[in-house]
Amino acid sequence: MTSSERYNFKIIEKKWQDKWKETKFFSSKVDKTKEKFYCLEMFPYPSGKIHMGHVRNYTIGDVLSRYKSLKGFNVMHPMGWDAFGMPAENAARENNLDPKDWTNKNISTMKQQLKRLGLSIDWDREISTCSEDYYKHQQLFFLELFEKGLVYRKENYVNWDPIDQTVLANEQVIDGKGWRSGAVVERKKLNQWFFNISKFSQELLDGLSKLDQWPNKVKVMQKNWIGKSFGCEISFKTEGELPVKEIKCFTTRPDTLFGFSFLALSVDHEISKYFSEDKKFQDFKKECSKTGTTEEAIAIGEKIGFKTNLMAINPLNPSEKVPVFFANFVLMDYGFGAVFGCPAHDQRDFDFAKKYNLNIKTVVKPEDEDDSFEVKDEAYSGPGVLINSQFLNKLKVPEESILKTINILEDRKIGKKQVNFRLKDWGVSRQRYWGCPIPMAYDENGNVIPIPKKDLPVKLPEDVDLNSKGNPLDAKHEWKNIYINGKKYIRETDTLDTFVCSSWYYLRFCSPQTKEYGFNKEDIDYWMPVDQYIGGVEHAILHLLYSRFFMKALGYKNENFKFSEPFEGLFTQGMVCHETYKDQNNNWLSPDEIELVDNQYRKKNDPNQKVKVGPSESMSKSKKNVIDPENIINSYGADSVRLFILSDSPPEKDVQWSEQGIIASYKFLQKFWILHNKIKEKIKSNLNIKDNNSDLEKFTNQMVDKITHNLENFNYNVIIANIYQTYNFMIKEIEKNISSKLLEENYKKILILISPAVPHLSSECLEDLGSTKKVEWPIADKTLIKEDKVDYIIQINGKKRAILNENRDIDENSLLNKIKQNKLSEKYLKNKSITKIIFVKNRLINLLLNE
RNA sequence: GGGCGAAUGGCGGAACUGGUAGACGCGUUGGACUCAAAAUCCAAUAGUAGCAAUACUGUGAGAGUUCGAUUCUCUCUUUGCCCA
Repeated sequence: MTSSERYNFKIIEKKWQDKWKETKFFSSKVDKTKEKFYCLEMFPYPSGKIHMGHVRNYTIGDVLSRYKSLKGFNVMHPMGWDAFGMPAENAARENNLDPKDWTNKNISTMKQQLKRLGLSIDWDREISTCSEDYYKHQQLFFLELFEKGLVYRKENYVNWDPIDQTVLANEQVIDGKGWRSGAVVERKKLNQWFFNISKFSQELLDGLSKLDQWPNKVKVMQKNWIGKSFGCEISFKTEGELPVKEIKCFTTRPDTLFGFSFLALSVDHEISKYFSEDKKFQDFKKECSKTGTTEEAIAIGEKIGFKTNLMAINPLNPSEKVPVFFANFVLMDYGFGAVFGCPAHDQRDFDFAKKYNLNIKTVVKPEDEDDSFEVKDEAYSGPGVLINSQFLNKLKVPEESILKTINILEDRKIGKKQVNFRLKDWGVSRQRYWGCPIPMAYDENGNVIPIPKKDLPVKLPEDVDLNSKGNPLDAKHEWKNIYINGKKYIRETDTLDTFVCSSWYYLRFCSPQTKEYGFNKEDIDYWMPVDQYIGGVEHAILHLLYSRFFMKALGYKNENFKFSEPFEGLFTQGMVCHETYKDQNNNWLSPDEIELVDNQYRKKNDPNQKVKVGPSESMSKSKKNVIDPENIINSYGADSVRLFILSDSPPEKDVQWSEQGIIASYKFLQKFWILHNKIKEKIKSNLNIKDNNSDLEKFTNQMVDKITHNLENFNYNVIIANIYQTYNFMIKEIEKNISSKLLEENYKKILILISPAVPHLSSECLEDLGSTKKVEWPIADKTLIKEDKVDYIIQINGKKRAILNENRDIDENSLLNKIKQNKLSEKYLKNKSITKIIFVKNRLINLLLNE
């Protein structure tokens, strides 16, 4: 390309992408002589095309990978596909396709799109979770965990969609209805496979404190999710016609025991067996199943109860007897499926007591109230002091009250201190086709056996009828019915939650081709843990917690596995947003359906139709505020997109997509190319002058220092500002006489500095200068960074009055003399005496005057 | 309701461990080039007063610590996210 031509990104970007591919520029190998850096971004679901969120995520990771690699690290930067999941099954059903074909077509489209972004990905390590090569190892892990007792089967309540005949995850239940069918979701009992994640509750909690390169926000979310609470197990004696003498409850608020006014049981509590013949109870139970299982559904939903004729005795006050209810807000998997109700200090209990006319006794008062304080319209759950509680009175809530009460209950052998975790075991069964088959089978009596390891993988059958009700695998009889050792069995037809696939994929990247096992010990010992993981904060809990669990599960009873945390560093990037538009009838409009006429957005082809501009929101198809990266890359090129997506906001915050912004980035690259050609000409001119105190050298070193610092701290938006500053400096600097050698040396450093952000342009410019040797990240010469002159801030009585440019390292008295010689003194110091001087070396002097 | 953040020009944002607030970009305004427009280039751009030098005000509001606070402490307001 000659200098007169415009920068043609179409040719140049293709040229470099081809070159990187041919030379396997980004392929990574174990090399124990070099320090490794494993950079990983959350792998995408192959939904069809990449979106701006991907562009941002992968650009951030790419900048980091390229930088680390220039710094001399042995970088692994792989990419793969989270390829199992519902959308494929739905799309396949709607279009009469095979989910596999649909998925693989999307993968190849998206792979091409990612390549066009110029990402430094080692494509030799590509994996796809829906391929047998991947999921066969997952099935083996499943069997290993089963052998170690970390996998079990139990009956559990699930959100059941009665129309789609399938289980829904909590997030698929919207306003109590199935997200796809719109049917009212029911609670249904189903036999499900579980991973015993709660076994590691304490470890998962403790591990958080060591993750010092994780955002605090995510750690707090995980901590709350694990939800460790101290409480007390209390046995209540009961009286009544049933053969029940005692009911165990778990509570975190034993201190409110004197406010006890009812005892509530889950409908699945063992006592319910005495009501199996009771028609009214069965009706009640059915009614309860209409409430979902999420904590929120229970909190919002109406509280209903079924009164038994049992009475429970308050262990601290045996003369007090209260009724026992079954209630819909008590779940069997919390505590013992039984809670004691203290209406005055728990809103849920309060609502229930109001409805059934139960006693509401106040036992906690806020600090500033007197003992006659009474709870009236709502429960009081804040801090305060215990009242109406006999020997517990005056204890401070909660600091003293809870532990003291537990001690008393333990002394009297009524209760026992207990730790409870909110984290529940992970249900991994899904009644769907497009997932990893669970390698288990049942004999005719329903006894479980694992599929023999030699028979793995259990392959997903092809040509299934996706339109059958429920799980298509259930209807696939020739697949389902099998013989093991001559005996007849039926396969498990549930498949694994796709979160299982993403819980160990980072290990697979270390040994993507290893046949015999999911990974190779030598490989993971070198590459793991992931040094930097980058993705959206929406995975703060589930995916990141499951992955942490998986590491602990693999290491459990296994001395060969030494890792306990998968991701050393975590970075969560913000979303890409865009303004939203609506026409006069409140229909969403996409950005290319509108145009700007006289400062007013109007609908295209309908100039009378004014467009209402809404707030900027994260891009979503439903709001039509989506910008397709492919179109943008076609019009402006990958480097422009990268430059813009990095420039406008700090990476951890949301960024607003803007048409003007991307155009500005594009223009900048054009300008830079012109600058490059000017510099090249100047270098060629072979000007040989003595130039030993050059501004250029100083500036370059300052920039090396700044950009390195900003890269290390994820201040990627500031790096772009630094690049602009560099341009602004260079375009003026080259008007001066500079020795060609000095210019070449420094300009090459600058090109390396900008390369993580705009790799194609930078590579082209370097090559254009005839640079052939391997480039390395420059190191700032600290002695050159320092300016000889420093701007000193002159403050009088704390107010800035002037700036003096004087020699570096000047002492207090010399600076004071300079001030006295300056006209400043005439104005501010005349007839006044200095009472105090504050002098900060190389920064400022503050003179306090006697007024 | 609880937890964790955030608040800086017209807009997105910068400011190292308390030390020049507004880097850099967008937008806007003026100018150059052009028959004209686009593109490009140059200049200005926190507010108020002033021809100007300059002065005063200014980082959500109010207090505090300090010679000095966008930065630290407390109270409040608004807002975002997560949990309920």
